Amino acid sequence: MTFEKDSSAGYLANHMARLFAAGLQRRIKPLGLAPGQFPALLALWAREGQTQKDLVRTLDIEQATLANTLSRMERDGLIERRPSAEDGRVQKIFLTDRTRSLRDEAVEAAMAQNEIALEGFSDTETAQFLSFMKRAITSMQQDGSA
Amino acid sequence: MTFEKDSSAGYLANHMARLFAAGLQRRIKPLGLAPGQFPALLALWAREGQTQKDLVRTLDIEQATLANTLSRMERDGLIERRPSAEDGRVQKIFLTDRTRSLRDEAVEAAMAQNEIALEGFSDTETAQFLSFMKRAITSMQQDGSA
DNA sequence: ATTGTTTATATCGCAAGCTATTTATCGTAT
DNA sequence: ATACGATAAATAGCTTGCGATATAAACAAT
Repeated sequence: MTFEKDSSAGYLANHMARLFAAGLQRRIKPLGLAPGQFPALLALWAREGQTQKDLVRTLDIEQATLANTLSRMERDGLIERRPSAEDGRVQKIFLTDRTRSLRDEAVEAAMAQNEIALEGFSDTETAQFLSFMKRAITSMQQDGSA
Repeated sequence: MTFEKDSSAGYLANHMARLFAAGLQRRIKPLGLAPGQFPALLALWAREGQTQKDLVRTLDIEQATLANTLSRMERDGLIERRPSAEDGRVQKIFLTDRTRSLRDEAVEAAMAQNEIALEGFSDTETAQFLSFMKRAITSMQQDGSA
C-alpha cells in the first residue's frame, strides 16, 4: 500500500499548522502573548465583557480548553474575570490596559506570519487556498457530527 | 485594523489540522493507535530497526517529542526498543507482531480521513491544495531557520 | 420549600507539541 | 590513560488541545 506522508493532506495540514504556530510564537512572544491566546484575544479586542460561553460559541475550541487558556491569561495579567451581577455562575471577561494596547502590534505580527506563509502566492492562489481549507473544514465538521 | 480569523491562513490551518487529528483519532482508536504515533509507525512499517535519530531526521518533529511518543508506544506494546550492540547510546526500534499486523487497516483509516476532508475536490484541486500546503511549509521553514 | 434538571465554569487526566537541560556513551587529542 | 568535545537519548517544565466529570448556581415543577 502506497502512503507517502508528504502527499497526505492530513500530514501536511498538521505540519503546516505547527509551523504557523511556531512562527506566530516567535513574533508575539516579545509582546508577552502566546499563539493559543490569539483567538480569545481577537474576540475580546472586538468586544469585552463576553462570557466564557460567548467565546466558546465563536472560537472553534472546547470549553475545557478555553477555561484553561483563560486561566493562564489571567495568571499572566492579560485579562480579568469579573463575576456577573445577574448570574452567579457567570464571569465576564475584560482585557487589561496593557493587553488593550497590544492589539495593533499583535495583529500586525499575525498578518506578517500569514504573509510569510503565503509568500509567492498570487491573490487568486491565496483565495483558492483559503477556500480549500474552508471546504476541508466543513467536510470534516459534517463527518464528525454524524 | 481588519483581521478576520476566518480569513486568516494560520487560523484555518490550525483548525483544519485539529479536525484531521480528531477524525483520524476516531478511526484508529479502535486499533489501539493514536494520531501522534502515525508518523513513527509509517516510518517503522517501511523499515524496522531504525534509531530515534533516524526517525527524527525524517519525521518533522523534535527529538524530545519523539522520545516521549516512543515511550508511550512502548508502554502500549506497539514497539520494542533494543539496545544497539555497536553503540551503547543507541536503541534500535522494532514493531511488535500486533503492530505489524495493523498496517493495512491503519493506512486505510488515514486514507479514509483524507478522502473525507477532500470530499468534492477534483483531482486538480486536490493536487493544487497539496501543492499550496507544501509551498507554505517551505516558506515558513526558510523563515524559521533564518 | 424541596427536589430535580439544566447551565456555566472548573477540574482531572491524558496526548502531543515545544525549548532547554541532563545523562550517558563515544571518539579524539593530548 | 585522561580529559574534552560531540552525540544519542532521556528528562523537566511548559502550552494547547481533547473527553469526561465535578461543582455550583439557576430554574422548573411539584
